[in-house]
Amino acid sequence: MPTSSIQPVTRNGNSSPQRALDPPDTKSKILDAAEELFMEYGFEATSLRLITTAAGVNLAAVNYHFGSKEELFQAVLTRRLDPMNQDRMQLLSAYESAAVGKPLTCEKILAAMFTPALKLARDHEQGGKNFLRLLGRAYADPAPFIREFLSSQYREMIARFRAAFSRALPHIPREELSWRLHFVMGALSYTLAGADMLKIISQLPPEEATNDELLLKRLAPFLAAGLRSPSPAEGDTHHLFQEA
Amino acid sequence: MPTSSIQPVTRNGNSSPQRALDPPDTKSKILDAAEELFMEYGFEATSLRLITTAAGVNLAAVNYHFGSKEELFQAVLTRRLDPMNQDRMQLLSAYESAAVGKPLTCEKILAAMFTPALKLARDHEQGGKNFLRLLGRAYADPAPFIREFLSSQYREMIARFRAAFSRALPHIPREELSWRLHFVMGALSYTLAGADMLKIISQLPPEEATNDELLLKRLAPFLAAGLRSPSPAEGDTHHLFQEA
DNA sequence: GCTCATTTCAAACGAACGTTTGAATTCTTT
DNA sequence: AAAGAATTCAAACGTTCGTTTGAAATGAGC
Repeated sequence: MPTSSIQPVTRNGNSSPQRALDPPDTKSKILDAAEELFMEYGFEATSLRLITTAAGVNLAAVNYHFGSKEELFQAVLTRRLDPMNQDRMQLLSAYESAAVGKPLTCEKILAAMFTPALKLARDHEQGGKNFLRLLGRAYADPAPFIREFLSSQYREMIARFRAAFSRALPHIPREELSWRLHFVMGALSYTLAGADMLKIISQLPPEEATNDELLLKRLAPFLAAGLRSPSPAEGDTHHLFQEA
Repeated sequence: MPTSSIQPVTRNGNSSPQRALDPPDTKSKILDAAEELFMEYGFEATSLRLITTAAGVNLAAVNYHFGSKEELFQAVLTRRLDPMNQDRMQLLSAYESAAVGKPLTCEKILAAMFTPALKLARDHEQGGKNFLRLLGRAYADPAPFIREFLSSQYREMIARFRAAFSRALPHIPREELSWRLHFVMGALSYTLAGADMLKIISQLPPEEATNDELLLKRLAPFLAAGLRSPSPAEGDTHHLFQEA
């Protein structure tokens, strides 16, 4: 029995793409089932017994392969989030190289943020969409270990994109840009997370409401317009809230 | 002992404003403690023992006064959400009356949405802010009973505001407007919920990051610009996502 | 085929959960 | 002061939770 600090090594490095006809190993079966169930019910409401039963593995396998429920959750997030954020930064770098020193447009920067998410939604037919919804919900989860994990996973990517937006929008003060970047992340995560709430609010036909690609194509122009809007420091908006 | 369907009646109607020096009754003490703890840890991770200990009441008091943990959570939300949405709709009606048939500006409509939330954040010094954060997190909670409750609470208000935006933005197709309204709700709820995530992303000084009022004053112009932006049906944006 | 590490398994652990109970206490009404 | 309803209380209910255990099964290396 391994100690909690020593992770057992599987025979095939299962963080790399799955080999041709290899039957999925226990670790992958757990990750797949956990991804779907965490997405469906949230972290606290999803029991290890539910996960292991769905995965067709023994209950003790989670603690053996991942150490604890929290570490399993982090493994579920890392598996797809880390490559996606790497893709985002590489895509941003490619756009910046192609622009040869000229600042990028907001749409281009947003495309660098959204395209890897869309690729994820397309590539893994079912798992990808599940993961995006899980990710969106994790943003709003109050559990400290989730928030700390996400902030560490996102810190580098956020810094890169903040710098890009800063060059694209030189007239926006640094502080105002931080707010707007936060709004962008909020609208994106909420949009990815809230497929069912979306149906309620927008009352759209379901086949439209579940189309993530179409959704993000509508979100990007919306956010770009907000990012480009004149800084409220110039145009005073106090009258909006002090009259009523 | 009352059955679960019969709610006991307190001696003072505690849904109305508290009388002068009345000591807070058990029901209110539970609601206050639950509001803060649900906000801090979420619904699943907050135990009734934690709530009743913080409130200084007996464990069984929750089931006696509210019936169950779920009904307590709904009571926490209803206590402030229902009046807030009523305020929103009344404010929108007042603006529409003052405009004598002319469509309102987006800023005006957004002011009708945000002002009652700001009033809530100011009035009840501590409880108001806690509630707004709790509300923002409830939007993203996967629990079915929470989502159904929120959608029923919001349906009427959303319909009223959709109609107002539709008059303000006649050139935006009905379906596109539904998306944008969803983005507005997403950015708003995420903004209200994510005070701590905000500090991480924006790296602002804490005394700024926790100022809800300043936050919403920056959010409204951002969203108004997005709402007013030309419909993507007119300007094709396919090139943004098909090249990479 | 033997050895030893790795993985799987059924079973149990102690703790914490939401809820219920029935007696004690408090409040209201007469 | 008596009576009855409303509320509070300590204690326990049965269930489920994440985790641990130690033996059984499976794998690889010699």
